[in-house]
Amino acid sequence: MPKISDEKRAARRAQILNAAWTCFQKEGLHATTMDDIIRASGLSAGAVYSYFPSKSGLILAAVTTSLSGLSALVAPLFSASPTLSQGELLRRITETVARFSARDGYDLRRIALLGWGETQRDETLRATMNGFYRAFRAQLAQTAGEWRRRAPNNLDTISDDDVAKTLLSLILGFVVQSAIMGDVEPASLSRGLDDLVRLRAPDSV
Amino acid sequence: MPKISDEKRAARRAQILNAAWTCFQKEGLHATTMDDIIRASGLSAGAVYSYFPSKSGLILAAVTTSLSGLSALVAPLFSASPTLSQGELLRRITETVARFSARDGYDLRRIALLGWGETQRDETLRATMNGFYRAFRAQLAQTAGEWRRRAPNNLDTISDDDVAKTLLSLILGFVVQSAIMGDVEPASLSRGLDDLVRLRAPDSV
Amino acid sequence: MPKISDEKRAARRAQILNAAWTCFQKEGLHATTMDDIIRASGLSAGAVYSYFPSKSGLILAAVTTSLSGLSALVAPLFSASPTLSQGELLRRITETVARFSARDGYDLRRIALLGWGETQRDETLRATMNGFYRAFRAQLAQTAGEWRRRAPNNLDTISDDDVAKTLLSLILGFVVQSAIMGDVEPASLSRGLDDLVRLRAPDSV
Amino acid sequence: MPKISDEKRAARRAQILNAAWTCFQKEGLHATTMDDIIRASGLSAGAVYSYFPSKSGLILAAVTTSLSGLSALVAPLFSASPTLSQGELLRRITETVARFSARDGYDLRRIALLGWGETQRDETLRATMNGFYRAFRAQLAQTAGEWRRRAPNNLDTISDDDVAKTLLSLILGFVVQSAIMGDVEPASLSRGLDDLVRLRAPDSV
DNA sequence: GATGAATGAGTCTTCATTCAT
DNA sequence: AATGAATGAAGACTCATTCAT
Repeated sequence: MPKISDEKRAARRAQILNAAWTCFQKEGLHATTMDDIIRASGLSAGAVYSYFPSKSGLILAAVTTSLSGLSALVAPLFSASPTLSQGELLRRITETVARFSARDGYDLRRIALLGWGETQRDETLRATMNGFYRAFRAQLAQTAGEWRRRAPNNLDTISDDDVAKTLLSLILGFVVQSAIMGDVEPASLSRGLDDLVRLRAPDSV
Repeated sequence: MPKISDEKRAARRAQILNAAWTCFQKEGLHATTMDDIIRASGLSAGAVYSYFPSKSGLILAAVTTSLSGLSALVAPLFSASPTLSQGELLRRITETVARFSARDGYDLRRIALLGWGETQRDETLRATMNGFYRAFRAQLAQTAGEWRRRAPNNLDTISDDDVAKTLLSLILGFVVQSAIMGDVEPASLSRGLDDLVRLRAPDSV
Repeated sequence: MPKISDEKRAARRAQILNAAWTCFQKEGLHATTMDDIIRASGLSAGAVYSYFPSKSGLILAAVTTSLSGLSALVAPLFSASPTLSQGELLRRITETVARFSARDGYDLRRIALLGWGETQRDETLRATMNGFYRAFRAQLAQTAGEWRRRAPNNLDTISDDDVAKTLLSLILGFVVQSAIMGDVEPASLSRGLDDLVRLRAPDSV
Repeated sequence: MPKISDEKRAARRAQILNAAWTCFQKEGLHATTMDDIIRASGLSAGAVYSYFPSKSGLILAAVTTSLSGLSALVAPLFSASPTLSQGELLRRITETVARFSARDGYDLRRIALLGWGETQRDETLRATMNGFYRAFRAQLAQTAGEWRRRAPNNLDTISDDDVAKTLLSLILGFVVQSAIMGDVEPASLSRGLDDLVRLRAPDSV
């Protein structure tokens, strides 16, 4: 077989990644054997190993791909004009996560939990995830800055970073909670945040 | 041979669990071998297996123990009188998690991430965790109810459940964020929540 | 199973080594699979690996054992009194090698050739062999010294080291030649050496 | 496609053989993969396989080529006129081996050790080597005959074959010793042989 | 009760060789 | 003629668990 075209290569890669994703989800990262993935991909062991260097390389690729996919879906929310409100942004992001998780049987939340666990062992994976979340948090902080600047009152004491960390916590916590307990819908959090505001500032009305 | 006393049995159990915890933390759940635990515990293979039925039983016990320990530490915060404020409660809980994680080299957050991943494979573990978080959330909901009832205005439209889910998200998200990114301190979240309140209700002052 | 006795341990070790030796001989070092050895030893994979750390550890042990065995057999020749003559020593050593090779189907010469090849890849093995041959050559040099001192004429210009190197070459060359060509018997070399002496010093009679 | 010329074919063959030799030397026979050789040769897998039928064919060719090369270099020593003396011949041959080994990073001695080990598995290789050494020994025997005939005294009891076997042992032993121990130079052996003669025939002076 | 040697199915990965293009 | 992607049968080694002593 002569040199394969780039599209074909990419398609094969996707095919393997796809198989891996499905297996990881169904069985967990470690319980999935390379043989599972190989069989699911419909290729041979050698072929799979010619596209990915090792099982952990495959894990890394699977997680990275998920993260990128999510990233692409979420990006528009940050560039919306006018800037979304706090509750709106939170709701839209969690909705995106939930929707991304529902399609095709892929569950981003499961992948996330699996990946976080793996993160404790795999240096590269941890670095990758760290980078992703950091970039995501930076976008949240930037949005927080816009909220702050557009606020009528003087809100100079507000820390965009703290706001970003809080929002990210809400999102990550949503992932955990919905993956393990399964009874949290996206709107719960924005409603809850609203409620907290009202409880917190009772004399405001 | 004579039966050993109950205290001795309990001590042995703790000794093994301790060894397991240390190993799990250092190596991850799957990368830790029974042999690692056996050696770390200073007992024999047979002895360890007479206290725990299997590796997953050991994982379950280790996670359960961690959770119970944390639970005991957090409980007083819910029965404090007068009831803690939202920010105060959040700060105190995340502080407890962080402090619990810092001692002895045990890191509750790592165990949590590891356990969440395992949860996807181990039915029993998932049920256990689910139960724990459900109970925890119930306490949060109850506290939310108190906040609501003590509020001067009529806040009947507030859902205690939504508030609880939101608070739990914040806490779980704190665990993830600090385990993976490592740059989030407990106070960040309560400050961030404060900031969000101010951003959200600008005309309230 | 409680702690096994030292003799039993040694016996098991020997049993495995024995199996390995037989396989290595029949198939070569690399063509022998661990499974071959495991089956031949009558033990399980785990058992074999509890006695030897790896295949190359097994190779090293097999070679070392052969070398030690030969060493023990040859030692008396060096402490013989009176000191053996050149031809006698050479003949007795090569005879020992040949005899050692004939018993039980073990062939020291094959093991030697196999080991030498492996030596090019395995640092530890090379060091071990190097050490063994160096010690052996030292004994040859010492014997050469005795020959020199007992000689009636002044032979101060003789280098014990060169003599030792030459004798070792003859012995190693015997191993190669008899392993590959198979038609060299021990006596050939001492006769040939004799002949060379006569050819070399024709005017000596 | 047009047939390529014979010279081109020969050049390609040499190119592959060259690559193989380099790899074998660096890594050993078994540790070298066909892929190593393919990459080193700069050709494609298919191309390499169109010149050599298999890996063992390549090994055989590599060894044969080395042997032939050495043979060509040594041949003149046998046809020298007048016939070289024993010590001279030995020194010149070992020097040739050493020199052949030093050039370009090729080490004939390593190849020899590697090949001898392989000989135990590969029938064809053993036969080839056997033939080569037999031819070489025949030349040594012929030279021994000349020494014998030219000797002033009656040396009819001398066996040319034994002399040849002894000389071949010295040469092969030199290869082993210098490959594994690395501290034997060509002159050592002829000096050592001289010394042995003097020790052996002390009353000859 | 306790021990720790033994089990053996299962894991990841490699690599000589082929053959469709 | 040439390419190089694909094959898939091994290979070395691990490890949760058991059970004879």
